[in-house]
Amino acid sequence: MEELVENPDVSTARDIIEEYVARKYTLQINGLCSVNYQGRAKSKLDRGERIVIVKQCSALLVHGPENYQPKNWQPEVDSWSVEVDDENDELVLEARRSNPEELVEIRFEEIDLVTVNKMVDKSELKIRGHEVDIHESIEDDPELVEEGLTVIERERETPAGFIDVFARDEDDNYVVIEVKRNPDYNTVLQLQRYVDEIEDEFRGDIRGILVAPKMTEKVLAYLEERDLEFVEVEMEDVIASYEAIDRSQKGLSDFGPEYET
Amino acid sequence: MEELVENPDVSTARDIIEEYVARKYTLQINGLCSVNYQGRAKSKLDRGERIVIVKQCSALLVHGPENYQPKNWQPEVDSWSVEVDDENDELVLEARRSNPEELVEIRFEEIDLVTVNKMVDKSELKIRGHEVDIHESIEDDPELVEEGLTVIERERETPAGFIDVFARDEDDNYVVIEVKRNPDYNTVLQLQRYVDEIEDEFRGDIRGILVAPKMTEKVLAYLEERDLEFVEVEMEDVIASYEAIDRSQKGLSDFGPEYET
DNA sequence: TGCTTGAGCTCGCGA
DNA sequence: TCGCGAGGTCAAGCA
Repeated sequence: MEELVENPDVSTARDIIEEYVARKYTLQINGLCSVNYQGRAKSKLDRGERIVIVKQCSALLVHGPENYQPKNWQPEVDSWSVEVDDENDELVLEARRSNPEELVEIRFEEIDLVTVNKMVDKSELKIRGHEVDIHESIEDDPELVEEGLTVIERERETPAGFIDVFARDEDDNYVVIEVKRNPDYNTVLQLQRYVDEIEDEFRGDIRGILVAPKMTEKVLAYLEERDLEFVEVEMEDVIASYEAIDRSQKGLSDFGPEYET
Repeated sequence: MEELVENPDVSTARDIIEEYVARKYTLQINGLCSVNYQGRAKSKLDRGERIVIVKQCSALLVHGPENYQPKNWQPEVDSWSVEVDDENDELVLEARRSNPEELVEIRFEEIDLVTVNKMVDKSELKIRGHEVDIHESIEDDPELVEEGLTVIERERETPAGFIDVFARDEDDNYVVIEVKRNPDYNTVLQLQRYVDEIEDEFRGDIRGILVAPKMTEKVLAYLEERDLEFVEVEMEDVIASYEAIDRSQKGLSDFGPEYET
């Protein structure tokens, strides 16, 4: 840890922050501050105790004691300004960016703690359960959707867009499959458009199946009104299928059994 | 600040975290850790230096040195577990929640800093520039959209949903106004449905206007294909209008001139 | 509690 | 650089 200073006065804090901000260090500043933001919108946050974090990629976070999300932030800061407002004995930290043109101004009245840290984290987050993982699981194991299903093509292009999975069922009917983690009315309309396109192309009735890990009553009704079908996939099955692929491909999964709970 | 301990051993850290977690304190833990998540999806994050924050509402954040967003998180934690894994000399922090059923497990190999803090922040974020602010600005000053416009009704109910603003233009034509901060194709279809409804109701041609602070070429073309119109509003005008309302209502705006930059 | 919708959405991918 | 879609979206409002 490069620096750890408790209760610095504003000019000491200024020197530390000035030295390390915009230089690939992680700063944490605990203190009493107010925050103004102007850009795509405009916000004002009166004084309160907050945790301010400046990350090594120049992301800025202002967290209050409550809530998951920060009170104010700046995902990418282009230019910093660290000044002491002598009149009010305040430390003023400004984070600007262009595109969009935005400014976050933080005024510290008191600072409890400043830490500066060169953090090393080379690990990448490995995550499974995205929509594309469902696609691949279906391609690898079509019975996740239905017995006797054969995948013809993935990402098949039509004038209405790309069909997630194009398949045939055991009676040789064409099947259009749309995969969504969070299906809504729009998903239904999208699937409808794909089915219409394929019916035009093949001149016959085509089945349309929405595959998702969850579904609401209303969207289901909307779907069935259009003679489209719903198949629920368990996310666990998708992940299990995916891990099987991983193991067969690499010999060892990133999500091996040691991770089971 | 209740506690500030540098480089504690795992059992010291365990005692501190155990004492304050789930008790409306804000904890910050800097250290070398790995994180597993399982729930709606499944993720694995190998060892790296991270900042872990537990907020007073029991939100959990795991931040790496890069990126605006946390590597792992839990917006609301129902139950905590703080254990020492003697075999590996690791501190294991588990955060569970139900609905959805999810678990974040953090394993600390080294801990650089633990702070515990009872943070006080009674200030609410005052923010302007939401979609509803655009509605209200138009109601207060219809000329933001068009000269001679008169607002008839806000949030007018139709079978297709609520119309943001229903108005008449200077030639006494009815005008349906749909407001969106980030308009897309869907917005156009929505506006189309409203216009269709109103045309049924009033048996005549009705103008439909999409009001937004920005627009893309494709959505604009899609809009004009349907004989619908687009009016760009400057977010600054909306905010200025809103501040005028504030001042007239309260005598003093939360976003007064002292905040202008 | 579930459902719907907006967000200073953010982020990544592709053109 | 812009546009488009997904997100462990989150969070607020309403039924």
